[in-house]
Amino acid sequence: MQNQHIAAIFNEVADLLEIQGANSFRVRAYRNGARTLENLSESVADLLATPGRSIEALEGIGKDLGAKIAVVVETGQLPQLEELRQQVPAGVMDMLRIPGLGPKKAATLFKELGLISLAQLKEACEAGKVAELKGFGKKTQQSILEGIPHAQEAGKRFLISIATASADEIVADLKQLSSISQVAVAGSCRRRKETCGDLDVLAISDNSAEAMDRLAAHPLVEKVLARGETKQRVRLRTGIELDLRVVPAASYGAAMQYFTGSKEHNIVIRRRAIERGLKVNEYGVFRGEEYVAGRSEEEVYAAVGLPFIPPELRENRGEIELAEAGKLPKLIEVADIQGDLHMHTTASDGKATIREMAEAAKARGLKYIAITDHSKRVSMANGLDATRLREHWKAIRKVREEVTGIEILCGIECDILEDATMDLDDEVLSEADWVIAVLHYGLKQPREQIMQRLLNAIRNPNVDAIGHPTGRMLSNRPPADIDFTTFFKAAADHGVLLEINSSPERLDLDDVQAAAAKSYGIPIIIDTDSHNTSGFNVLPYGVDQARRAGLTKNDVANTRPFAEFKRLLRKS
DNA sequence: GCCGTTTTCGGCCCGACTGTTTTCAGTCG
Repeated sequence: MQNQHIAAIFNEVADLLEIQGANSFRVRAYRNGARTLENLSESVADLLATPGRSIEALEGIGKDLGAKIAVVVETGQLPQLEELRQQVPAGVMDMLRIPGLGPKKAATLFKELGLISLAQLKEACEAGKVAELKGFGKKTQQSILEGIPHAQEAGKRFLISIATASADEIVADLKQLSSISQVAVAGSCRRRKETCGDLDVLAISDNSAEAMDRLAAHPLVEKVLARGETKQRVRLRTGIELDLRVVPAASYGAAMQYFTGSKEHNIVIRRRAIERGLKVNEYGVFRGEEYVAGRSEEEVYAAVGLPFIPPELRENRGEIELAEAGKLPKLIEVADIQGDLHMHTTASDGKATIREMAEAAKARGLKYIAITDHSKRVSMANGLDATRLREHWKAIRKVREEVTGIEILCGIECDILEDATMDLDDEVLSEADWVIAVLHYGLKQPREQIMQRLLNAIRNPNVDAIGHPTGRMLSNRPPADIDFTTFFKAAADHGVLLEINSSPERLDLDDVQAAAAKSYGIPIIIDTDSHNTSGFNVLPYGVDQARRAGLTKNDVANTRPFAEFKRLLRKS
């Protein structure tokens, strides 16, 4: 995607400038510009090409960055970046991933010792050369040495499902201490980001040492990295790092607000505080020396003239303006979901039968489901051809008669093949109650081919929805190259629903894309893509992603009662 | 490098922790 490409260039320029010791606000300006582009739903190239519209109207984009964007759109690269790369070797950038080693120290290592790779850095440490540098010492040298292997792993983010599991377990353990009156996770995990770099846990306690001892002794904890009066940092065995901060009750809300972030959101909150003659920090809201608020987040927001803002929205992507205008959306909740339109059974690669899936869904309070096994192209998953599919539907109809209290749709997850045709003929697709079309193969095709496939599927009157639209897998597979403007327009025109797939590996559409889809008036469906009866457990991750997109109950089709949902189907 | 009902200069969020120093710089969140 063009926008992401330019954003990546700006971020790299920021990193390089930082190592060169450039003005930190200049560095931040590049990062802000990158963020604006990342969050932009339309193509910046389109914006540039539209007469009467100025790119400098975008937040954080001025004359200079605007001109640079234009250069990248036109030529695909930025000369400034090429120059900077000449000046700072890639290996020096790698050093930034060593914990405790930032741009200043990396620059010193490069300039004083001429080190340009992690391997050379390791040798220099082992030879004791690093400890002799001014500002360095034996301890720093040792911590760098220990951090080098970690640097290959670092920068790696953890799936929200992994992060949540660790955080929940540790929070539950700390709760057992009677000296802790309140403890909860903050940070990106609380904002429900799809991945977390680390974990932040806050506790109210009058005995911080006891809390820290308890954490240090937890079986999930591998190593204590740092420990002070109020803060302890540990590394868990999964590799994720966790900060425990112990705060007094009067500061709990302020600390929760502060450490939940995002950084960008908090900068705006702080600015608002200054405008009101206040100061906000993690201890509270202050007027001069006087404590004004801080026991709860509600108090903190009220002090800067805002209502409580749900953590999922705190990204400075417009939520503060909405809050100010009293227009914050009432975000969708897990309990709003009434149907699940994407799941598998033993007919393809699922582990449970139709009946088991139906019973499990019913037990969770779902009112309707669609059984959507794979089509034949996915041979690895035992995908169905027309004959087997018709047999399968027969079996589904039988279960439909036997299991009451839940509607069961005869569906199919049909592959959109590399040549842009559907994996099953229209004849059989037209017999389905529900068709969810997906890309599984050929995700690396050029944009034109990807778009041809998606558009053909959308124009096929038998297709009700597009599932996991980009095909990305968070840990290892990049998304297909989609022109979202064209994609959303077509889906809106043809009444095709778009999925947020709740699988923590997918979470596809993502938050920004789902918010854009909403702006086109496209109903979203949130599905689990369950492959067994416990697969329904992932639903909250999909709902979280929808919340981050600012979606309400009304924006999500499968919150509706079955009769109403059915009217959205193209064959209805 | 951006931004502006103090508008073209002078700000730009704020504090804990560590290691190196002996009053502070760098890093991190």
